[in-house]
Amino acid sequence: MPATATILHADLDAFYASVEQLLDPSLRGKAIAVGGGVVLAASYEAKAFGVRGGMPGRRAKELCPQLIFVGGHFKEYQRLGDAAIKVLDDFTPLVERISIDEAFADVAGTEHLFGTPAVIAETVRRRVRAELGLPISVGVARTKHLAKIASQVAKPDGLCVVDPATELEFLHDLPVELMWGVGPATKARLAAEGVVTIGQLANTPGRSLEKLLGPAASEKLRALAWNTDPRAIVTDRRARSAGAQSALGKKPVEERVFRPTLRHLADRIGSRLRAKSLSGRTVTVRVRFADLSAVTRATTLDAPIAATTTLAEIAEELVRGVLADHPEERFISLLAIAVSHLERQPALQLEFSLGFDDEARRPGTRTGASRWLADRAMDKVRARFGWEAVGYGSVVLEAARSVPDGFRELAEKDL
DNA sequence: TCTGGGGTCCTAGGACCC
DNA sequence: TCTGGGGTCCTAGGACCC
Repeated sequence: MPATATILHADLDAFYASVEQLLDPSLRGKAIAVGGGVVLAASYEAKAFGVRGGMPGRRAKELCPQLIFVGGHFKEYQRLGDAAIKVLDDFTPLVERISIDEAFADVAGTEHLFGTPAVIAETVRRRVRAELGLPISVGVARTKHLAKIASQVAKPDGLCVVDPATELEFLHDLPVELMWGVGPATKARLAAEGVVTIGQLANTPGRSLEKLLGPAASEKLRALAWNTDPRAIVTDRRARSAGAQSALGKKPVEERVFRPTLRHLADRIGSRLRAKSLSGRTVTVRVRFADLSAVTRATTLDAPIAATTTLAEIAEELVRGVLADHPEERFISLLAIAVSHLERQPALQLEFSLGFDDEARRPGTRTGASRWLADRAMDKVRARFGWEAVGYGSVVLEAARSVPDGFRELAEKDL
């Protein structure tokens, strides 16, 4: 076993909320939540009252009456998140960014330049605090998984270095839900068998674990529990799918509702794909009903697509199929589209040879080729004048923005 | 008082092929 | 015609993460 801990996991603390407190000093030390209808992020002061991300704003206010809601400065989140990751880049090229506020780095072999991993971690924390004004926690360990757990343990605003010589003692006392991949369902299933700590999980016979969680999950968790998971840093991770969704509250099952919504979603996805010269073969649609039960339907095409209109038509067909199978449902609470099986292709050849051309060649409809040209024209106008400058008719107005576009964009992975 | 939006991966079963 | 086995792709659903 290599006896050095060289993996860092750096994680900005309560990121969006910390940025808001940085921008407006009067918010420092106070319970704040970014968002409104839904809490996108909460400050530590708010978390102390049980306020959590994803929680309805009203519920948060109940838990914490003095809670202050602030609108998001999304451009600032992007800028400061990028700047924090950049600090890691100063120590090693082996940086794997997980999200806007989180990254792994492997500093093996840099000790003669910058000091031990623990020293580097402390330097990163000091620099992020001094140069950006933000708190960041760092975990240092022999593997990615353990470094990630260590940063969780270090929070808030701390450093946790796990000595390889005693890593299992450290790990085995912790609760299972600190492990990657253990959420509420798995935690409950394990608890039913009396497995609460990572150590207990590590010592559960493989066969009974497999019965409980299936072969893949149990093998993964065992590797994590014994810290034998060898995953390396991946510096360029590309998205395997692109999607968009829209929560609708409670809308009647009617064409005038789902048609424009799907068109809007298809437009968002299509323009993202085209911007990266990507197209996808599989279109998946998700319909959530009033009771929050959801149904998905997918189709895989012979040729990849990226045109907004084509994507919208396929999505509509799928949604109609879902609705036909569920005639008892009268309200929709969410619609989603995702495109997967992404392929990078010379964009000009896209969709010229698609079967959809034939279907589209009805009077008054455009062919795949002209659709592609129309989309390109719209993409160009938007590049110059912004997203709102041109769009599919009423769709732009129709979109009941439950979440600001800025937030949506932050959540998008690089394609 | 029933919660956003963008993702990843796994599983089970069926179709199809060799 | 029947039996057996393996691999791949696809769909639907679920769990999880940030």
